[in-house]
Amino acid sequence: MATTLRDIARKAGVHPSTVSRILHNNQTVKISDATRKRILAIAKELDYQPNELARAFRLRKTQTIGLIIPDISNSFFSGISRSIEMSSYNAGYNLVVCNTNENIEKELKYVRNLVNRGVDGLIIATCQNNEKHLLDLREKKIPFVLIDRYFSNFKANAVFSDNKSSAFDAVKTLHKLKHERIAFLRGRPEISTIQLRLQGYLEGLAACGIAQDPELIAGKSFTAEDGYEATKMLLSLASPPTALLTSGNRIIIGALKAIKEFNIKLPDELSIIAYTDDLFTPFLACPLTTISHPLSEMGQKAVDLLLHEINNTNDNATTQIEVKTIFSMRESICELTTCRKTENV
Amino acid sequence: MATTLRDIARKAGVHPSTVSRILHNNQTVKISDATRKRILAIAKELDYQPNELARAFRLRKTQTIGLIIPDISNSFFSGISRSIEMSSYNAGYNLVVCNTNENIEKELKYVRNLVNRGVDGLIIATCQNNEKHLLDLREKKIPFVLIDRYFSNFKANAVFSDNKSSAFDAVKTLHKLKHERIAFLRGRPEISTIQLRLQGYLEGLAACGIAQDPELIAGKSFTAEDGYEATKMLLSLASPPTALLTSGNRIIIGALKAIKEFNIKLPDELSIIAYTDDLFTPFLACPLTTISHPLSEMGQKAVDLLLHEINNTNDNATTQIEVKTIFSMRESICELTTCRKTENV
DNA sequence: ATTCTGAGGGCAATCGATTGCGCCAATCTA
DNA sequence: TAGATTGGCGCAATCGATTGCCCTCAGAAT
Repeated sequence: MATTLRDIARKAGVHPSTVSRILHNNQTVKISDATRKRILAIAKELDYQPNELARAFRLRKTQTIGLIIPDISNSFFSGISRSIEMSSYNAGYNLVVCNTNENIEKELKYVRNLVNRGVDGLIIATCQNNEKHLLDLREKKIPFVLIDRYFSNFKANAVFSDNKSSAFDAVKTLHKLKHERIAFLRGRPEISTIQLRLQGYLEGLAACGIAQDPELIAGKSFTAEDGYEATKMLLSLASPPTALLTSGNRIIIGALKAIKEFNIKLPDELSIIAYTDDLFTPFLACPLTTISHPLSEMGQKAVDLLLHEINNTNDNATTQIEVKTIFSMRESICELTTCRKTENV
Repeated sequence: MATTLRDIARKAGVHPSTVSRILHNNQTVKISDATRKRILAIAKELDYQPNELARAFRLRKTQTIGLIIPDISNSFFSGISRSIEMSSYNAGYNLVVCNTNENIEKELKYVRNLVNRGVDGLIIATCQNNEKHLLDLREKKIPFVLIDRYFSNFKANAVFSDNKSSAFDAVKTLHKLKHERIAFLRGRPEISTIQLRLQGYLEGLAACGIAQDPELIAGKSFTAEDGYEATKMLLSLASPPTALLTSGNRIIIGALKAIKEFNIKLPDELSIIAYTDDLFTPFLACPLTTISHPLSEMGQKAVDLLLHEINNTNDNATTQIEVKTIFSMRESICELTTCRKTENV
């Protein structure tokens, strides 16, 4: 059995409360220096390790943060998680990681589970559809921060990126290169991130005087398979797109597979701007022009926000932080006329 | 405040113990069906959620697994973590994820921390150097499973891959293509995984009648930077390697950067076999011939082992599971003579 | 009529740490 | 010198759930 406060107290001939006060440097009650030193010595001798479970139970504070994300194996989330874990660790918190696989039922279960386990706060990349659980958290006064995705009809602490303007800029960039048939491979339409990118995309088209074409908006999930299927569909259109904006680390992988199968040359026959955070992009057959995220900044800011709320429970203000995506120009986009020429060679 | 057993008991006019027995279907004491139904109804009405913290404290069982890995943002570990989390969830366990950044001090701290928090078991990708903490775990009878890395002088539950034979085979494959100057970009030498791969590499050379050249064994950490520096060094040798075996998802990224800078053509001027689990490898400028891991299988088996030990605390046997890596032939290796010819064009 | 049995459920200790309150003795103040 | 203060520490309740043991009462057995 591990040493407890009682063991130390017994050995020292004092009361456990005294030991507790000494070990946690509680100043509300005075303890003589002699006793203090004696207790500390005994604690060290017995290699006392506080039972954090008992503490947590008593104090109603677990020093634990719950992280709910769709998929830790997606480099966007694993990058953010890494940063969140580091920041949490530095602040003395542990991190419980939960994958929802974009399944709202699982998300709800996880939230309840984590609440029952008494996490001090939650960071959530919600799969949307439903914000009841968040209202519930608020009612229970359990701090939480949304990351990447949020609800427009529901103000909460949140960290996300400049989805709309980055998509808008991407379209403009492509239009400057003379592209007009620009497809958007979006991912899950329910996600706020995606809706904003779609908005940026549409407004971009409008700003460039390009008519919308619903056929060019494709995809319904974030999987590589969906990216693959959607790209095949796009490339099979009577009038296929000359440029592609893809949204999601896995989607572009599926898209590349389809492009390879169709034997389409990048960027000559198709320009691509991809939202992705994978590190391999510079070394691809056609190095991708990408929009990536400041993952470590996002994670850190999320933890900062959460800790602030944990430590200032009375402060009901919410903060929304928008971080800037990083546009990396590489070789996967080129001017349309050039492309056509190449095509004719 | 959340509803407690007491609340239900009070409302039903019974003792909390009765409620507890009903809710957890404890059969050691008989409860009338009428009471049972009444209590269940009240529990539902009050939306009773057990305080898992209190349960954990009382039962000395947290339904939590600790996962200690070097870096969740490395796709090898994020893939395994994903699988571990899913298996844990299915078994009713939560997962606390900890990144050590290959720092043994941090690993020690984390182990102690998780033990103090009462995790039911641990899965550890140790950064090696030291196994004292594992002996300590064993003494405290806390179940744990090593993953990817283990200690040869210390039998424990472990899941790892066929490092030695895969490296051996890689060398043979390269030798069949007439390569004799085969470099090994290893990563952290302390890691058992690396030592085994090195052994396989050396035995492969021996089997092929190739003399060892210490110059061709490079690298000292798993970072992209180290991969970059080590590759530059290799490429600057008086007699540079004609083939490269890289070990680690990040290392190959650095290597590719160096190769690009040196303007070396793959595979003509350099053949590469890379240990990597990244999904982009098929789409690279030169699609990489890779050795990858069955991540999901590894995670699942680790959890299975751990749960077995958790549920059979008296069973002191340990199990070592070796999984097979996946060799994917792509375009980054070619016959040396061909290469030389290409070089002369 | 008395004893026995088992169904049904209450009692209270326990897990380990924390903390408001109270107590005693020594020292200080007036 | 009596009263006040304070340093130093103990007491016991508490957090919520669990569980071994005990109690009661009705019906069965003798």
